[in-house]
Amino acid sequence: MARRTYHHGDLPAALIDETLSIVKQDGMGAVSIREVARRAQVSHAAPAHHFGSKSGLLTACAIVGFQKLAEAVEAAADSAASHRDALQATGVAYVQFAIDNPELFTIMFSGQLQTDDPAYGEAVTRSFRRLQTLLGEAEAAQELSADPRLVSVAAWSLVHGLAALWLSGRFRGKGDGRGDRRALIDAVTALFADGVFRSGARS
Amino acid sequence: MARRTYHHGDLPAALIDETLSIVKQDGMGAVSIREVARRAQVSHAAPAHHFGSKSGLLTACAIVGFQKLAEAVEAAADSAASHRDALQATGVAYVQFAIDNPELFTIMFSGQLQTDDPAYGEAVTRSFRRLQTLLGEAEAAQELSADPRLVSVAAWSLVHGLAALWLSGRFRGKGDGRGDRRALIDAVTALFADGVFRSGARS
DNA sequence: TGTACATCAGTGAACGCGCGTTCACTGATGTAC
DNA sequence: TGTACATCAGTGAACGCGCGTTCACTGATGTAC
Repeated sequence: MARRTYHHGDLPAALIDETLSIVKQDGMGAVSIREVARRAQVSHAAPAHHFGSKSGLLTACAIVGFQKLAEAVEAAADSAASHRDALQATGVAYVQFAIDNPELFTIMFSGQLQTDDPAYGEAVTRSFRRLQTLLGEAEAAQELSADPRLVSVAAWSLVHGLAALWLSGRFRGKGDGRGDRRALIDAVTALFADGVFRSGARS
Repeated sequence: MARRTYHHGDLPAALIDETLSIVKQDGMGAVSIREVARRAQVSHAAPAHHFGSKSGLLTACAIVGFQKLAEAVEAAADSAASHRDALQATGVAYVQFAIDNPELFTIMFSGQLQTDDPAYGEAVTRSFRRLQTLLGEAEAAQELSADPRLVSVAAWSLVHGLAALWLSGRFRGKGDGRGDRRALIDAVTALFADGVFRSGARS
């Protein structure tokens, strides 16, 4: 179906959506400004008009991704009853976000972005602010067994690695069903949270 | 300097080397069969002759990488005095390998490989075998606080995430000097190892 | 020691392709008067 | 209510480029006799 009107309505958003669907279908390598334009039924000069360049388009996608990630992490932390539970919940939210939005996650860490874009930096920072404040509070309450900055690096590494390895298919067979997968994520994050909080239950 | 002889000597190895140097300099996106051939001073049909295709060439690089990784991990485990120390040492070796060989690490997890290549599968499997046997032994000795398969997933995730985030530059400023960097890697892996071994010293 | 021949390594030309970016342009919209 | 005009959205043609793969080929090597 062809477009009816000359003006699209919200072409930038549509171009981002098409980019995501290309990545989802065929991976980052399949993304080209021309293919994005083709799918949005628009001339291939239109994306350049809005985003300046291919990396500008990808950066816009990444910003959307980090904003969604930040929202997910914040919501998870908000609904937790303790610092320990909040740590685990943010970790689960991170991994779940990656699995639910593999195309966003892939772009966000693709290394093809304009990292000097202020909006990008802001979105990235926001994504990790909650973890840091949370661990700062836990430290103040003397609940942590290690320096909060160290814990934040380790926590982020753990969930990032789990997400990346999962998406690359390395854990095929370790938890294929939906329930199994969630159980694995819960178990890994619990193992870490318990190891890092003084009062953590050890089995 | 031009090549003197018609036969190269060991062109496959030279092509792999050139591929790695391209990735190191300009990233995966800069790799093309023609550029590799250009650097090796060889016709651009030569790489195809040896590796069949671009992904064949990249897969050959990845196999070299996993073999080097396996050697590093095995050496680290061999020189450890306890299961706990072996777990930490393999983790440190993994991250150190990634930092020392970013081009290999990038290719190994690039998602552009012929994963059905038997030699590839073998090299991957070998890279993680030591961690699994090590944790199996620790479990048999009742040293672990959790299922060894769970611990292996978590351990691998932790070091993979730390390596990936480090390479993407996310920890700029958290340990810039060489010593600081090594201290961070030691601290993160120690935190995990201590949390997972029953007898681990907790601070 | 010499020769024929099979084998493998590397060539070079050709194929068809899609790409990113630029630029002068036209179409549509909305606002000021 | 109507008109002029500025602004922004999107066009389409052209630029020059490098890419992966294929294929019939030639150059070099080594082995069998």
